[in-house]
Amino acid sequence: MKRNSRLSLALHTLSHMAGDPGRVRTSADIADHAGTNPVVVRRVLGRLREAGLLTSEKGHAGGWKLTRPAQSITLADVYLALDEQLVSGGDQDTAPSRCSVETRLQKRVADVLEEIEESLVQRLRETSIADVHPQTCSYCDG
Amino acid sequence: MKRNSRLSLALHTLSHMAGDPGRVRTSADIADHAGTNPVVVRRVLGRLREAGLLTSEKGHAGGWKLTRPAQSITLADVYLALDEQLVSGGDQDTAPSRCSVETRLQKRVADVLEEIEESLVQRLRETSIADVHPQTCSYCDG
DNA sequence: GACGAATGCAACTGTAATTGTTACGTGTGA
DNA sequence: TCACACGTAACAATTACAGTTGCATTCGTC
Repeated sequence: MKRNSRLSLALHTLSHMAGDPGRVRTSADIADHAGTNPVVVRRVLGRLREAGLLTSEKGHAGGWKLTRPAQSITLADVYLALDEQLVSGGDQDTAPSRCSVETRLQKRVADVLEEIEESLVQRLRETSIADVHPQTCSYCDG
Repeated sequence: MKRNSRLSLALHTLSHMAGDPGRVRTSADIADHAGTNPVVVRRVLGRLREAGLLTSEKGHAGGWKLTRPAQSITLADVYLALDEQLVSGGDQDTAPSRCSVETRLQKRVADVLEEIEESLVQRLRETSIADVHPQTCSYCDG
């Protein structure tokens, strides 16, 4: 997989779940479909579980499924659950500079980015994971 | 320096230049003030030169200076010159997936990100590097 | 013309973040 | 009791980037 693939993996998986909410999927199944590793799947979906979007069951017939209707889960929910930063915070955690120009710049840029991040979340909120699922889907129907 | 520091370094340097446009600065001076390395400075400023924002002169009394009034150089100019991606393109260069859900998702997310990137550039265009420079500046005045 | 100062550029190292992988513990249902 | 699936820790592999060194080139001055 490529960089910053957590969000992709999460959205991909949840969208499939939206297509057949009753079905319980194992991390091995999901990993196989997504072309990655079961442990990676558990890592990513684990964060979504912490956010209350999924449940996982151990043991026989265990696996993952949605906790609530797919229509109520937006791309923003997933994005926020993963703590992703598609709007990169540029230089964060830099020690406060003694250079006034640097300080002013950082503040100005940070303000803009915060605004933009807000806009992004707003836009992501407009789409649910169910909206992305097509009428027929070989993975969900098969 | 920290991650994604090219933009910081570029903006920082140009803003100082805005405070004293006539002064020619060497990469060693700039690196010293920014707490980095002359070669790194040349790498970053080189891209700004390609974009026509700066000129560099070799040899004795050589160095870097602005090519046009600081008021006409916006944060967006610098951002675009560096090809930075503060709005990260998430998973790019992924082979076209055979999974229709994946394809639809990628498109939807890419559309949103493109829109957000556009907004970001618009906002950056509202501030020039001269706007960030304070009345007095120890680095420029000294 | 020789020398010093500055950029231009290529190659390498160091480091941090992320993904992939292996291994093992834990809980669950047949 | 046993197979199955998650939970988690530890480690390897990969990638991206800043930092560093070295050398060629160019320009002004002596």
